[in-house]
Amino acid sequence: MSEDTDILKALSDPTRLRIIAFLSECDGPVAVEDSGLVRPVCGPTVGEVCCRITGEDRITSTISHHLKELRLAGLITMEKRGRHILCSLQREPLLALSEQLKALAERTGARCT
Amino acid sequence: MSEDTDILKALSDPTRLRIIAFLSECDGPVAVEDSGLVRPVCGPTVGEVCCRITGEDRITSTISHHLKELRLAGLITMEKRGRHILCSLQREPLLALSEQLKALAERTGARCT
DNA sequence: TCGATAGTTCGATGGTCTGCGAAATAATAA
DNA sequence: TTATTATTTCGCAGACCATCGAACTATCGA
Repeated sequence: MSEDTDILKALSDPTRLRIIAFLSECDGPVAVEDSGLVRPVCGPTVGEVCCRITGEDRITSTISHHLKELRLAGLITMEKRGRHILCSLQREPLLALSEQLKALAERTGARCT
Repeated sequence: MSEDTDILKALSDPTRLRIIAFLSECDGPVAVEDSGLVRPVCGPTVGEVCCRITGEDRITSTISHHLKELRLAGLITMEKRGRHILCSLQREPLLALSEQLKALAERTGARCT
């Protein structure tokens, strides 16, 4: 545990956290590949995410940028479907992070030196 | 879940994460107050944290700054003991965050709209 | 082919963050 | 009181980041 800061950094922005929360409640059917990666068969498009997060403003460039960061951190996947791009939450890395934090919290203090 | 970004932000810096990891393995006896806050009876001093994290450099000002951020995020407490200041990890907020992330990861997708 | 729609990339801007040294504060020892 | 040790605060430089508009790319329908 020391270079998991990528995922933590990706989650530590309010906009990105809202995107993750939205995807977690909105995910539709997915296909799970051999690698374990989840591909959306049906899920919100970039535009729908944008609509939900920014409301009427619809500033797509900012959302696109955040989605890219989330993708680079491995927290979401995106798949082209015609003119649209579907987004899907990758639940594994979230679970793994949760476990690591729990382990950190529960490690009993050895002693002060 | 939407303004927990404070804790996430506090954890998303490599130096601060190392401090937390160090405290989690180094914590000595503590006193638990009615409020639930943990006060270190014995634990690493600021100088010891500094020594462990920065090695020979001993740049205390940077560590002091990070400790302040961790304290403001509620992740650690500090208590003056003579000329020293003892540091102690607060395990509760870490556990709570772990639970929230787990809930996020396990929430089943309702459907795409 | 042309126009419209969906997203991404680019560049600029303003804000925030980290790391550092120097100065300031606090507590003890001499 | 004076010197010393422990830590914080201040101010600065450089890096990084979020946001936005504009330009670009790709896909589809007419």
